[in-house]
Amino acid sequence: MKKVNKTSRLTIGKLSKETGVNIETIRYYEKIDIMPKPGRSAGGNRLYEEEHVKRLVFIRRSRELGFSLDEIQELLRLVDENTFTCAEIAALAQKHLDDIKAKIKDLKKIEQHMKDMLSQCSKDNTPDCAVIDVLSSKLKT
Amino acid sequence: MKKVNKTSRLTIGKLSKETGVNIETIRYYEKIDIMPKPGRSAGGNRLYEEEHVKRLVFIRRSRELGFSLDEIQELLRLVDENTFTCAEIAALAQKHLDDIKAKIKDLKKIEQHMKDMLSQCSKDNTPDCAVIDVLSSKLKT
DNA sequence: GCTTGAATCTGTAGTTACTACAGATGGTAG
DNA sequence: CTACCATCTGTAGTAACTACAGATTCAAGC
Repeated sequence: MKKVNKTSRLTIGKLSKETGVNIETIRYYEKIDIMPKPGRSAGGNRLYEEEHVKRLVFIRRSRELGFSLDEIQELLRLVDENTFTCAEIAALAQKHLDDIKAKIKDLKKIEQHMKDMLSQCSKDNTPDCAVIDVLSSKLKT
Repeated sequence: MKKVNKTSRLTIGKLSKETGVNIETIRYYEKIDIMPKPGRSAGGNRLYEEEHVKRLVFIRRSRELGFSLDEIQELLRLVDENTFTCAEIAALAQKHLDDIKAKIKDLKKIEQHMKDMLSQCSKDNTPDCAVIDVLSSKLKT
């Protein structure tokens, strides 16, 4: 009779492969208490359960959406306590969206600025460059 | 006869006010060798010349355009050696512009994702939220 | 000349989210 | 039992600053 692993415990390497989160990062998340401490083997190696996989995927997805670890901690706290409302979560998400919009706006301004400067460049081999002139305030920006 | 300050030497506080760069940041730039070491008063306080003002403004403007300090160091090196060509500078600027465009693209993808999630939220007081569902992979993203 | 308070000095540590080791064990296939 | 890979802990590095603490220096007023 084969022994069945009902709760399928994973080593950190397996968890890493399963979630796409690198090993050092997983240990880092444990250290900053965003991932719960897993059980250990007799020799001291970490052994993860299905709940760890779920949580790590949640974190990875949140990171992909640009949430900071602090924001993720807050989201997880609300979920863990099971006391969240959609209004509450949506407010956090909306704030994050506003931040992203602001960043895009900033970058677009810079983009336009860079384009303007570059359009004034001859791009030839002369030691005379509109970009340098702007940065040196020889021209108004 | 009044003694005229031909070279108008500034304390770090004055330089800071003139350029809008904070005092600690000026000292930091000196430490990482992006700003040249200024002269000192008898007692040891930094005294800056007009050239320092120009260079610090150059750095500030470059930073405002999102150039990294490494990139700025490279720009300054070319300018200092006075061996740059417009083609060379324009290439650096173009690369930076490409980076910015890529960042904008990433952020727009995230923005859309966030908007999609939020549009599915009821935003009411129920403990049921589309944002959490997506992050928990209860729904496909 | 002396005092006082603001400015400046140096040096170190903290921030964010990881990554990259070094040197020591653990686990496992043959 | 022996390789050899995986994992362990702990520390340091990354980027670009910011924030102190504790000691000096400077400038103005008397």
